[in-house]
Amino acid sequence: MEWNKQPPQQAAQPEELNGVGGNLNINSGGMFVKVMTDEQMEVLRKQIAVYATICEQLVELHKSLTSQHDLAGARLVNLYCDPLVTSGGHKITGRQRWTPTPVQLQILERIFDQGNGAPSKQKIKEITAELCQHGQISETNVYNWFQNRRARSKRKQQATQPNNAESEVETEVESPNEKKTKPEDFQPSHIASSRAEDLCFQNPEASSAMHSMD
Amino acid sequence: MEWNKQPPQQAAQPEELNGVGGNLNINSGGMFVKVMTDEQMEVLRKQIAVYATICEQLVELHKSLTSQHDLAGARLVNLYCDPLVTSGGHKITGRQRWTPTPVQLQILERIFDQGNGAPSKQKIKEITAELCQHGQISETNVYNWFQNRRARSKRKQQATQPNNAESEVETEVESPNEKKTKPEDFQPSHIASSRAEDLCFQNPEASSAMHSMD
DNA sequence: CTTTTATGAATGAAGG
DNA sequence: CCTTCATTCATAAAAG
Repeated sequence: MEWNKQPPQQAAQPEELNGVGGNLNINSGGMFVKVMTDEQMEVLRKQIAVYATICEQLVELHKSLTSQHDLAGARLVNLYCDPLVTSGGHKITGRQRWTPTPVQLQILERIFDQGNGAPSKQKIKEITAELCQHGQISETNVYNWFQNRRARSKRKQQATQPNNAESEVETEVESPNEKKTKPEDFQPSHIASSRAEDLCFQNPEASSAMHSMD
Repeated sequence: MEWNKQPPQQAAQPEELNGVGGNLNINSGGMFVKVMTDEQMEVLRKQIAVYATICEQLVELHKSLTSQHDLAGARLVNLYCDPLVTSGGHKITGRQRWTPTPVQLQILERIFDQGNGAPSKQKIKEITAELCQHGQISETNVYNWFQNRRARSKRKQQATQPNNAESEVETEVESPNEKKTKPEDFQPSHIASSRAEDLCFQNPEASSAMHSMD
């Protein structure tokens, strides 16, 4: 997950930076590097996910239409396991997530237990400011933490008292929620069907494409 | 809604930065951002290109195999959207809320980016109609999606803009605020068709994918 | 190292 | 529109 260890001596050449859309940035060492925001990263991931899905479905389609063993299908599907892996085995999108330090956690728990169940934005700012002294943290982290904490707490409570009061439907995990949108059964996925027809490319050499990936 | 004025994404804890931390940089606003070198960018581009190629070729393969028949019996399994494969629990109930398929998402994103920020009722109907060819969907879904998308976008903007460029960074090239550089630049179309041939993937991590095959 | 669990984050939908 | 909630997804941490 450290695809980006950055050797100080191999600074990228400025003129090469104009190719793909990354933001140009200068770090403390004065080197030029590309910067990708999380939003961009996210869109990129989705983009790739689209490809991955199309590949998967095409493979499935292919499988369903031919009895003979699939050539590169399995590989294609598995490839998505980590499409953003570089040659060094480093993930480009190592989505790192905040992990509260014990101290931060303690403080958060304390605040949560204080009964102030409604963390206003102002409150969150204060909390963040305090926690920031004990490690990297953002307001979003705090917000999410309380959000999750509350939900989890609620859930536990429900799990503890399932048979207590009401006498209503406890067989399932709440399924007859028709108030959503439309009677929605299962996800039909003939996704690649019509789109696939629009595409027009050349020879089926998927396997070669795969092999070139070594 | 000021709670979301935060770094683009949560940065790793200081102690984590040494071990597995990504290549984090601090820009003028004190935000943590991911940094990409040219080499990494190149690898990424190649990977996407390979994906594009694979898709193309699979489509072609599919076409050549189904030129006689129609798409009858093309009941694909949408792996990506299958929520029943989560590690934690095992729900037998169908999904309760709509989840856009990658293809749907792509279309939605495109429409969103086209600037038509105001999805009229009529427009929504059209969009719904189109997306319906790619999976279950309702107008409410589309409406909600745009609603959420807009809000989310706005929040991110606010979270990004507030970075004040005061200290350091004396060069002109810097424009962290203008993060509108869209990964759409990675858009498959041309990349794949022209360069895909000479792409050579040095991805040893394929081994991890192979494991699941053997 | 592989599998499981705990939990931070993303997101569709509802409410105001 | 903005905020909140519920559910799901992904991954760091723990267990085996």
